[in-house]
Amino acid sequence: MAKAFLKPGEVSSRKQFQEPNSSRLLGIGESSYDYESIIAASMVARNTSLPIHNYKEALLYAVKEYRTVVVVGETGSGKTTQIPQYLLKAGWTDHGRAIVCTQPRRIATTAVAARVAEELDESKGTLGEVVGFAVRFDNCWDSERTKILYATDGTLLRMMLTDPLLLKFQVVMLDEVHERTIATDILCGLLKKIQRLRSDLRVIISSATVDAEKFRDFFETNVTEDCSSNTAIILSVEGRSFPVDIYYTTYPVQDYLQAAYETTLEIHRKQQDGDILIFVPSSEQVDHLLERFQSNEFQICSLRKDRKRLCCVPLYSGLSYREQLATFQPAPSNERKVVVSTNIAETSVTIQGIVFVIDTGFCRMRVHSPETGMDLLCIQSISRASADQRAGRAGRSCPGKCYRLYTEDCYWKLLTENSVPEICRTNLATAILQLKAIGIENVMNFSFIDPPSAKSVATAFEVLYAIDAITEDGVLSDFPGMVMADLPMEPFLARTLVAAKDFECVREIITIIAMLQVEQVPGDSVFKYSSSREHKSFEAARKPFGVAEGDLLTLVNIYDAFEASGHSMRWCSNHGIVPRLMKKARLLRRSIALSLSNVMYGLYGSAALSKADGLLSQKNPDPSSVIKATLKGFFMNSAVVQPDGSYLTLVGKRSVTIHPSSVLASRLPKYIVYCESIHLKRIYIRNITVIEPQWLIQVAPHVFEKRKSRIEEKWKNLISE
DNA sequence: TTGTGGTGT
Repeated sequence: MAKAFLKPGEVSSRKQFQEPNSSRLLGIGESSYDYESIIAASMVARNTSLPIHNYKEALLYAVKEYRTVVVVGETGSGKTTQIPQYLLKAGWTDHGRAIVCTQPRRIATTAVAARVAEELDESKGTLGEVVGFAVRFDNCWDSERTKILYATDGTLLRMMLTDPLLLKFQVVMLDEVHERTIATDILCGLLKKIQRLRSDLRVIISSATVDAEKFRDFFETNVTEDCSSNTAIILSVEGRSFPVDIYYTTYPVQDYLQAAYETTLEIHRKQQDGDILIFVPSSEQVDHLLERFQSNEFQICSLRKDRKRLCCVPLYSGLSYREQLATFQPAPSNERKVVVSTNIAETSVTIQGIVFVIDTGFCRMRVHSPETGMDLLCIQSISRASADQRAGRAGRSCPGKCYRLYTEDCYWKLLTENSVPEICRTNLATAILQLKAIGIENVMNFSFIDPPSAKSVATAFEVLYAIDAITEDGVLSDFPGMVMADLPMEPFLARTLVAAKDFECVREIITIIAMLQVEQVPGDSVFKYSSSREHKSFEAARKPFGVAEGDLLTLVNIYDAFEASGHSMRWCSNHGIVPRLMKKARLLRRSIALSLSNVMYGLYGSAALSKADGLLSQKNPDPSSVIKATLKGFFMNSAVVQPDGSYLTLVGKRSVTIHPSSVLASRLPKYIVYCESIHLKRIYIRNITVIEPQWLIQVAPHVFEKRKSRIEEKWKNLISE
């Protein structure tokens, strides 16, 4: 152990942390965005002397002379807000093409757009005119008038389905590229390809320091020794963050939660004022640590002469918006705020006033295993880049301190330099379907910054073939493949929706998809409950809606009852249902219906709207047709019950267990199909429906009639070519 | 018989 537990007033006999070798200037990626209220406050106190201003001329020169500019910028340099404005004023949009700047998250996209619209010109400051944004469900731009468009990376990728050369744009700026989201990675590869066809296009990559050379080399097309022909260049912009002293433990820590607890107490006892941010891997551990602080409240405040208390708040995505807001409110003057957070505080939100960071060195990560086709959620070591990002959270408003609950040796020898990019650890079916729809036939030859493994590409091919998206030759099918690529959902759900038309249950399937997407968010269930302790009330609330067919039709029942109540708030509260999520489901239903009218019926404008309304009103009372449509997408997830109450999947022969939250958990029907699996202590399956085994052959003869091995052989050859 | 790092179309 690094050190013994400190009793109140006791002086530690052993120094827990090594003094830092040197102060390091650490930046926080500009990814740091705030919740809207915080942004509003920061806009009032806006500092006009942003570091980027000193680089304006250099930047404009670089963009003129080089086709790709990699801008390395520390926190608060202002690159996200200023660079598009410089380009606008320098005339880069004068020939009718706009500037687009991507962000990995919706909230940052809209907030930055609002800010730039205001900064640009007060008279023209209306959002949606010169400056606009494009995120799912919220388009606020005008193709004629908008010159600066902020968009999520996923949205720009979608735009490429209709505009593969991005002819609407003169300059494409990818921001926060170091986060390596799957959409940003694919955009990099596509932009490199477009640059070969469009010499006028300019690409700006905004990245953290560590990756700059990698991105420059990726985009550089000059193969000669003559540097004057280079096409890519790095521009470094200083940051505006404060130095953060890093402390490491002297010995490896065995129990990082215990160590985090003790370190907090030590900071509270010895250090000056300033809030503390603690990074732990899971929401469960956030709650665990909070309980610890709360149960020792009295002991903690007696650590200090002024009896200052700790004000401990949790932060993770499963909390409601209201609960999250508490994190951003300043603590009373007689309290020190301690935020116990998951990874969400690393990039997604910024909390003002943090002076101390405690980093356990771990995070929870979703990893897709191509061997089993399962997702694993496992706790693993963070990367050095991640550790630096966490430390940077302490230097936002004044010099700070970061306590790493691992040794310096561990930091350098055990942590990897960068985290594994999303594209190398997730299910690739969606990404490959999109690439093919954009016109990238040979995915193995696609220029990835970090290519995914051949095995995971092969798995994605198998999956896409099984659901008819691609042919035996690996070519995207016009129908249903192209239609599925156009639908904004996972391929299995898209296949189900396409099938729903044949089974005449479009309305029910749209409802199921909307409800599944709403429930997918961790912590979001349409039934009010926040912990396992409240599970009984959850069960009781759901009981009136449950049906023997399973969870999917139960979801339809809940939604239909909500509709029948006239979307009544009172109805929701009477049934223990969260109105916010039902509203979200309602919005999603309309959006899905509209996509379907566009994609399947080729309708736009008011014709699409009335078609969508029609799709949402045609009821089909036959449950089996709904289940057959679902099976068309999810037949790979069919399973048969075992004597011990577990299930064996028919494809792949894996052992899975019905998650206790399913309405079928105690019924154990013989044959089932599930929509979701998650590998926790066991492999749990959720959103389950009872099936008749003969439906499988009816729905997927190509898989259940043993033709599969020949196809697999063919792909092996395709991929090894 | 129990629970989820964070995103996105």
